[in-house]
Amino acid sequence: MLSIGELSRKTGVKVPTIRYYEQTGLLAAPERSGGNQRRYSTAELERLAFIKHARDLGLSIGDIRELLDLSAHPDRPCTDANRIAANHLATIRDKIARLQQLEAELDRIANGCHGERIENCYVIESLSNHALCKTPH
Amino acid sequence: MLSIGELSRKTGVKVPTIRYYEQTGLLAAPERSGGNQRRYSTAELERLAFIKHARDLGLSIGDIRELLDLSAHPDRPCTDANRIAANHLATIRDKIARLQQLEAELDRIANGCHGERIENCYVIESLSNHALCKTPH
DNA sequence: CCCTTTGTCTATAGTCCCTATAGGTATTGC
DNA sequence: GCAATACCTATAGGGACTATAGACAAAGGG
Repeated sequence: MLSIGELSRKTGVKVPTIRYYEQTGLLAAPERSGGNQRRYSTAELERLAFIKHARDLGLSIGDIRELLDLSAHPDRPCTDANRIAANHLATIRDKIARLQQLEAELDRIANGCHGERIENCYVIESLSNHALCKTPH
Repeated sequence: MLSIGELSRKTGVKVPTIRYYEQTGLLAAPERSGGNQRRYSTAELERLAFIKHARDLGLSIGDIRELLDLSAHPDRPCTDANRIAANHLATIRDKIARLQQLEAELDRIANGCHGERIENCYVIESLSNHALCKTPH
């Protein structure tokens, strides 16, 4: 059995975050030691590792909850799991596309300033006047 | 003079957000009508448009506060404004890079499932077992 | 002038996903 | 046996809003 600190070290999830997951029902309340401290089994370690991995991939807690529920039913079709993954992939691609637009515009703005003083600073000017922008955002 | 709703329509910033900005000191408290409603001048419209543009470009409220302070001092050097823009550009590039890593991994995961049931679903398997991953994240 | 609709007011709570703090108790290692 | 470390609960904070409730104001038509 692992203490919460050991579980934290093994998974890379911070101690308060583990307690927070328990509080919100993402993790079940674990066994307790004589002195009322949490004690975790290997199954719980695996569940948390799953959560951490999914969080690292950017999945929302809601999605993760759904995936965990699914994984408890090995005989169900895996269309839902695939849908969640595909949706998230689409979200990420969308985010990348939007960030790339921002990148282009910001590059132009950040490298377009050859002024010396705020008076004629292209950064300030560009923010003041949207019409100076070359790309949509 | 504009009402808060007109200001909202002209800038694309939602009414509660405008009130929130006022509350946090990003916008000064405007004049009031006889019936205690907010009335905005053109200067205030421009300030909010600046904020909106900067927010759309992903700048934090803190950065925007700094930029607004700077723009009130036309005679100062614009090194700080350039620094803020360059830092933000770097942050965005970093975000893009990390999202692209996630994209690669998620693409692999989301399109790697040829199972029918959760039992042998590659999505679930991949999340359970980090060792299956090909790229870091 | 009245009525209705739409807009605005304040104050407060909720969102997401944690993170930090305070004040106290357990466990561990020497 | 004791100090250092880890753990406990409960609560508040953070960033940037968003939503809600209950009440007052403004604008347009008859």
